Amino acid sequence: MENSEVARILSEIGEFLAMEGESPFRIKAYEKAAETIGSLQEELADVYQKGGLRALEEIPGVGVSIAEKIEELLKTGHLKYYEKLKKKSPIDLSELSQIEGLGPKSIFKLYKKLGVANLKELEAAAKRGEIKKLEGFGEKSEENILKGIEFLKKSGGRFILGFTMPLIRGIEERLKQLRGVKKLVVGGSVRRRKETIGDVDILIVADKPKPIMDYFVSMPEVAHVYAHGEKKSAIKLKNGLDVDLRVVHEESYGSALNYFTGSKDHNVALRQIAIDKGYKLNEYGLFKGKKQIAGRTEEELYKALGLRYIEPELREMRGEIEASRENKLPDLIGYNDLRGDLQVQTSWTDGADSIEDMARAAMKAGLEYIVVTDHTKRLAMTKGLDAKRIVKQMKEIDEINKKFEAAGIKLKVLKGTECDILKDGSMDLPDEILSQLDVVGASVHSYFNLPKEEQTQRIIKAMRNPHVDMIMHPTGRLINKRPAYDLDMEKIINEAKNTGTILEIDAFPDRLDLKDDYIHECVKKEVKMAIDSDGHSINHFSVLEYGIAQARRGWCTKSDVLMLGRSRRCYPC
DNA sequence: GCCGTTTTCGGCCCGACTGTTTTCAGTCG
Repeated sequence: MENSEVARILSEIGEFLAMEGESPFRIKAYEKAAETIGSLQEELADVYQKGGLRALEEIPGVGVSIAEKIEELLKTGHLKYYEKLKKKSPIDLSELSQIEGLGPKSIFKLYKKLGVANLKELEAAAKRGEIKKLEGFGEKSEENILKGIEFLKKSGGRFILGFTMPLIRGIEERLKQLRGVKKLVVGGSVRRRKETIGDVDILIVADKPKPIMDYFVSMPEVAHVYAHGEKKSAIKLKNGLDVDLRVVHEESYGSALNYFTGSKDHNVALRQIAIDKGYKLNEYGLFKGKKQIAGRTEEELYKALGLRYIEPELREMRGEIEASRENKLPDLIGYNDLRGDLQVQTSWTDGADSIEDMARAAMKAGLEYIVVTDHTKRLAMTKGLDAKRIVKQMKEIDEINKKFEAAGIKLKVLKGTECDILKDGSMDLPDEILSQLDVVGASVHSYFNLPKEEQTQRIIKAMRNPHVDMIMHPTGRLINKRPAYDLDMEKIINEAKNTGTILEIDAFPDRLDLKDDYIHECVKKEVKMAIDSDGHSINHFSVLEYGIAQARRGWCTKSDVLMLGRSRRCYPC
C-alpha cells in the first residue's frame, strides 16, 4: 500500500472521530500523522521492512497506536478500526469534505437527519430545500453548499499536477525500464505543465509492444482496464486518474508527440500553417502529397513549418506562434535556475521542521539561500510570531549562519516574515520590527470576501508600506477548492510596478498563485516575481519545480524572477 | 493519540468569522 493511501485513511479516521465529537487532540494526532506520512520521502513499506514496528514509531507524530494501524494496513491492506467507523457512517468523506465550509460535524448531521452520504445526495437535498429546514442550517448555508458544489463541478474532477506527479513519474520510470522500450514520454497537459490535468497520455516507441501493454494493464495501481491492445491501452487508476498508453513509430514520434501534447488550439494553428504551405499535418507526420517531410522529432517539425521550437509550456495560444515566427520567443527560466526560496515556514509556527533542518534540506535541494517567513500573531492557530518571538528567532538565525560559516556551508539563512495583512491593510507586526528583517512578505489570511475595491485597496495599502517587499500568494485561491478573493488584478500589478513590490509565485501545487495569466501580465509590465515553495517541511522544496513550470507558462525569463546575489549581504528588494 | 519527562500522566488547546442564533456551534487558517 502506498503512503498516500495510508495518509488518506488516517486523515479520514480523523474526520470520523471529529464527527463523533472526539477529543480535538486525538483528531489532531491522526491529522498530523496523515500529513507527515503524505510528505514522507521513503515508502512506509520499506521503512517497515527495514525496522519493523519500531521504525514506524520513529516517524514524528506516529506513536504505538498509529504505528500498529499502519502495520495492519501494510500487512493486510485493510484496517478493521477504519472499516468499523466506515460501517457506522458509510459516508463518502473525501467527496463531501471538498466543499468549502462543510466540516465533519455538518456532514454528520446531514447524514443523520437526511441520509446524505455523497455529493449527489447532498445536491438533491439542497435543491429540494431540505437543508435549510434543519436546525443549525439556514437559507445561507444551503446556498453556500450549492455554490460549493457548483465550484467543484467546474473544476471538473481534474487532478492537481503537483500532487499527482509522483504517481505519474513512478509509472513512467517503471515503464521505461521494461525491455524493448526505446523512447517514452508523457505528453498532454502533464507535459505542458498545466496546474491541473484531466488524464495522462504516454507515448512509447517500441519494437515488441505486447509485453509492455500486458505489464501496463496489470500494474498494481490499476482499477479498471478500458482497452488492452497492441497499439493502445487505456486504464483507470485506483485514484480515478485515466491513463492512456500508445505505441508510435519512430518516424512519427515527433508529430505524435506534438499531437498528443496539445494544446488543441495550438495544434489547430500548426495544421493551418501546414495547409498554407501546401502540406498536411497529422499525428503521423508532416506530408507533402504522400511523402513525409518531417515528424521524426518535434524540432524538425517546427523547423519545417518555418518556426522556432516552442517549449510545451508555451503552447496555449498566447501569441507563441507569432513570437516563434519572429524569433521573439522568451528564453524561459530553466528548471535548474532557481537559487533561493523566499517563503519557508518552520516549527516556530506551523512548519514541521526546525530552521536548521529546513536550511540543510534546502541545501540538498541545490539552493543557496532561504528566507524564514513564519506566520505572525494574527494567525493564532499557527502560533504566529509576535514582536518578542521574532526577535528571538532572528538571534537563532544569526547563530545558525555562524555555525554554517564555520562549517564551510555556503547556504545563507535570511530573516523574514509572512506578515498578515489586517482588514484595514495595516501590518500585523510593528514597522520597527519589519525594518530589521531581510525580506518582508505580506499576505491575506482573513476577510476573504470583502468587496472588490476594498480588498484591492487593502493590498495596495500593504504594498505602500515601505518595509513590505513582497505580496505572498497574491490572490489567495486554492485550486479545486476555493476561488481567488475578489481583486482588481490590473490595479495590483500596476501598483507593484509603481512601488517596486515583488509579487510571489507560490509554488505549492494547490496554490500556484500567481497563476499563469497574471504572470504573463507581470512579464509584460516588467513587474518582478519570486518563486517560493511555501514549504512547511523538509520535503517541500521539491514543489519549487511546479512554481518554475507556472513561471514558464507565464513566459518568465530568468531576469523576471528575483534572485539574490551570492555575496550580497541582504536587503534584496 | 503523541510527546516528553520533573518517567507514565498532563499538556496539547488560538482567535475570528459566518450563519445561525439571542449566546453559540462549526469552520478555517
